[in-house]
Amino acid sequence: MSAKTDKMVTVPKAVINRLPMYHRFLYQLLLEGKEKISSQELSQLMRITSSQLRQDLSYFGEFGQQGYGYRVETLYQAISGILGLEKQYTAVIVGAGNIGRAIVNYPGFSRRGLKITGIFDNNPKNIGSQVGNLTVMDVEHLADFLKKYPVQIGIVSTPVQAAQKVAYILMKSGVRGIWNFAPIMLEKNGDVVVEDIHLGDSLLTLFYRLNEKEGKN
Amino acid sequence: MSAKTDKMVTVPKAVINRLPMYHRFLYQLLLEGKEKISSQELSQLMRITSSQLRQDLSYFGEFGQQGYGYRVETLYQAISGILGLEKQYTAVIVGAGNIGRAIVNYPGFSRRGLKITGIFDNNPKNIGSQVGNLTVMDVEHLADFLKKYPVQIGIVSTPVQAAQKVAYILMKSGVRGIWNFAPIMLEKNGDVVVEDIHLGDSLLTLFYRLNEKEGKN
DNA sequence: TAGATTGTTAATCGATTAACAATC
DNA sequence: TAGATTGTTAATCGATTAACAATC
Repeated sequence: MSAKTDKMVTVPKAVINRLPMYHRFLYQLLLEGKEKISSQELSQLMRITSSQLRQDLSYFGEFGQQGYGYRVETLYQAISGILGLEKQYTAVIVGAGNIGRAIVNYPGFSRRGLKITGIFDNNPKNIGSQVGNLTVMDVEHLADFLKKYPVQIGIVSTPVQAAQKVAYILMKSGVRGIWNFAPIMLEKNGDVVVEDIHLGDSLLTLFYRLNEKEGKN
Repeated sequence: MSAKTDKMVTVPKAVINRLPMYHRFLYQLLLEGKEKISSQELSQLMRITSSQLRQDLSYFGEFGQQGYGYRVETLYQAISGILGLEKQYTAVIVGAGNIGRAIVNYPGFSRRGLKITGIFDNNPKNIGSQVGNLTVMDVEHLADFLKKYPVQIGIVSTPVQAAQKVAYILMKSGVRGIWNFAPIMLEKNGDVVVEDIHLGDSLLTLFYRLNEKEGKN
């Protein structure tokens, strides 16, 4: 039994952000057929400290065995459960450009339980075209579609100018989370969860780090 | 004159990661024609504290004026300079799937100084096809191409299985930074800078946060 | 059992915030 | 000048690491 869970300690953000990484490494180890691993060994693979690994896990329970380590399968299942990967998540994509298409076509997302039920765009050139096994719909029909077929997640992959308007429609239509690829800090209404991917920010960070390094040489 | 720069305080990672956000907001304000802004007002827009904003800027110099605030134009130029946006950055993309295409076609990246000189793939179906004004080349020719036309940045948008091998070729060919979209922790050789975009990790974080919220209701 | 390794507590380190003297 | 707001120091908060008793 977990000491932490009944004490209701809130899980630090930094820990939450590492959970997918744990999942990724454990999945890899599972594929490799590894049966057990110590915090020491796993942390070396992940380039973190074994203290951090054990501390992180302790927020969710006790998954190892003293003197032995962790069973890879068990820990993998535990992390999957913590992340909620046993569930299915329904989503629509707004913006049928390359990013939207990439998300539909990347098999990793559906494997993780993301089910995309519709893709929308406002460009007549895109509307009606095929993306995977979906047909791009006119964004004019987004609200109607969601009324008929509600989803949990809205994926915003429009140009920045359209993003906020689209986000409001999604929120009004009852999505509980938004996965946002537009370079904008979305205004929320209600208690929707917004998870941002800012590609441009990442690129600029890379630029900075390149120059930083240069300075040193 | 900056007190911090001559004392050579190293800039915290957390600060570096916020620089692109400052840049983004200031660019927006510039477009809106705003001339001056106080740390108070800007921090409210960005949903951070004004203390943090001033503290962050202080790592790089003094950009404001007591009793007045900051000139938007001046601060924008300063942040641009800190990020190294006056320079051009050359890059090749390996992996001509949707992510690779999105990067070539997104105008924001070239506006920020990213110049993509080549795109490569190993799939005969993609090789020879047009992406923007580039023709997809066979990844077999990657090393040769880079010998002739060196670049600073390698963008890895291949499937995970190919990513490490591609990264080694890039590093061997002298790239100084890698922008990695594959869900893998790349092994480095030499002192290359690796900046990761893990879409899958972001999605899993969204899942977790959706469930977390559910628990509370 | 003896050795290994967990889970957890306490210490350290880093990041954020509050407060205010300096100053425009 | 008087009011406003910066830049910076010090206090607080949160995250990481070290250390070790518990225990398999």
